Amino acid sequence: MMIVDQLRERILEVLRELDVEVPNEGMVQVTGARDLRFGDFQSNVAMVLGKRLGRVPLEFAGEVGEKMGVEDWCEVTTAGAGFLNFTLKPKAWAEVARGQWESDDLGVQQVGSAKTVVVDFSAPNVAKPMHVGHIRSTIIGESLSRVARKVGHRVIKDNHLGDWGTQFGMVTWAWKRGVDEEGLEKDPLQELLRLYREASNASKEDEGVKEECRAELVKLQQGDEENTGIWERCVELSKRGLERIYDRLGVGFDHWMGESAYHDVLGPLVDRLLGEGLARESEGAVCVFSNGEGKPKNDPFKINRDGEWEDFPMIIRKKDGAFNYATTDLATVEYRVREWEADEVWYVVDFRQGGHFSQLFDITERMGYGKGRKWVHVSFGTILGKDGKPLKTRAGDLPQLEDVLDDAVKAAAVVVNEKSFVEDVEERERLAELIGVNSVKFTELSHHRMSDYLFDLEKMVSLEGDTAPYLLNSYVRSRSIFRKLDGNVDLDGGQLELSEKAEIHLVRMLSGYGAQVHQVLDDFRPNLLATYLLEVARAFHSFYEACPVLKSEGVTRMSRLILCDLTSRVLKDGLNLLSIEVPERM
RNA sequence: GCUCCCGUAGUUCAACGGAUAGAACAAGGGUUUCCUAAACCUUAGAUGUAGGUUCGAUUCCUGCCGGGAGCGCCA
Repeated sequence: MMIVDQLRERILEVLRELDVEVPNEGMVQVTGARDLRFGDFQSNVAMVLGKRLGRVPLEFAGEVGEKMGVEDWCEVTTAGAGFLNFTLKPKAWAEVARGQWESDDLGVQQVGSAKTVVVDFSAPNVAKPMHVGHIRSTIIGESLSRVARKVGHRVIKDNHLGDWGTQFGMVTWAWKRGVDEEGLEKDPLQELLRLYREASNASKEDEGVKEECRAELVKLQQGDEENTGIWERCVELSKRGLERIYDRLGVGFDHWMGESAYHDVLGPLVDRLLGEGLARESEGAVCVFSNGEGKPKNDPFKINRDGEWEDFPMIIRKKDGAFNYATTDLATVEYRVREWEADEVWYVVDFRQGGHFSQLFDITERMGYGKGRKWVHVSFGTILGKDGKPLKTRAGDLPQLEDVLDDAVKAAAVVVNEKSFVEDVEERERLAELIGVNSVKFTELSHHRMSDYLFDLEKMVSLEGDTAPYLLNSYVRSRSIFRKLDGNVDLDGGQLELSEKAEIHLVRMLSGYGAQVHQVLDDFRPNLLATYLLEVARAFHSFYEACPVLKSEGVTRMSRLILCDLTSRVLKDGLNLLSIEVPERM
């Protein structure tokens, strides 16, 4: 049992012994101390019960503390407004460290009830190369998937490619007016992007072109042979380009169920919704309207315009007969429930689509798929340009993801050449690639997903401060010790004794690993894990400076070796959950 | 106009309702006969505003100010 649980159980026992009635056991908390000056753990028990009992919290805390009976392993004190503080003795910390070190899971417990979770992320548009903005969904989604899997969920990673939407009408339109076959061979993604831009620009200037593009899409969706042929080539070429970037990023999917995968079921789905009265025709389109329940303010199908609440339906078939994003999303809902038996679906998608998802989830409920299931829009903020303004997602002129990665790798190579211990040229190149790519990923993961962050390449690849290289370096340091030993060490059955402050602080940090991993899923926040790992790395670096390992002797040496081993395992495991790979040397 | 998100050191970011609000970068001062100095130690510096709930508010609620986003056939 974890220390916090032990302490909490004991406190509840003491309260029973004191005949204190606790209305809700959830009120009584034991947590890691916010401020380490006061101890290792803290409880709010006296403060939440103080008023109810008519007692001075600080005094009551003292009374509970005296009855704890944990003196042999833990010092109990009171302070402040009535905090009950616990400071573990070094011996107890040694036990904690040993327990974690001997466990296979490093203290990460499995969830009580495993769920089938579909994670819908990345989802780039085919026929357009990924730009820097795609890093958010892709990396957050990959990381959340890994964490969920780690704690025991059955995770299905699905790349819901945008391969059936309006942009295909545009690419097809431009393709027919002159595709550059040579360019297509040389760099397919760039040629497709050129075509898209051509159509995009033309339709901005000419409403007629816009109509023609729409018509091309309708033809494709109705099975036109020529358009289908063009489409197939586009998808094929694009997928190849995407695979390459995903490999580089260390991202993978179980399925690539793009929009087109659902195209046969869209018609019947809309007909069924019409038949069931969930949808109806309006202005030539088929729409789902509000069901009239709830206040208009909270109704995703109502919108206020000049003081009047008007209908704001979800369009599931356009007046030209084509289907859209909403239709395919509804189809995926059915598919994921029926074929995959999903308990939860997490959509890792830009916050601007919040309105779309509140409508989607509402219809999901009305279709009867809501019960016992959880649908989550894991939204995230905008990446800003250096001018502080949002990068536009459809502008076409933002940095492409691949270029950003290349730049990051170049910057990393400079530092590698300057500082690395690695002699071999090829290994240096691999190292620069690893550091460069991981720096970009870590920048993403260390930010709160909802906050907009500034896209600053220099800073992203800067190799100082709260960065990936800092973390990687602490891992490498911990491993270098074992290389020095050259296998001449047997840690099994080794004694573990702690005396130095830095040792205890490191153990305290490491012991929080399991809780941190779980906390990521409370609100879908990989940045909590990223921040935690930085703290572990900091604690390790301090320990490393303050406590010689190889030069110490006996139990001390053994203990420190075990701490190095445990640290490297936690760092490697935690970084892996962030989809960050570690080098052995750097 | 309505709805949603965000306002924290000079800057970039943290903080399950807890104590004296943490880091990093930039700035100042130190540390290398010693396991990777890509490191460590150290000094300064911040919760937009007015209320409310609470034993306790950066966190929850309301108003205001500032920034961003969305608002019928794009995704």
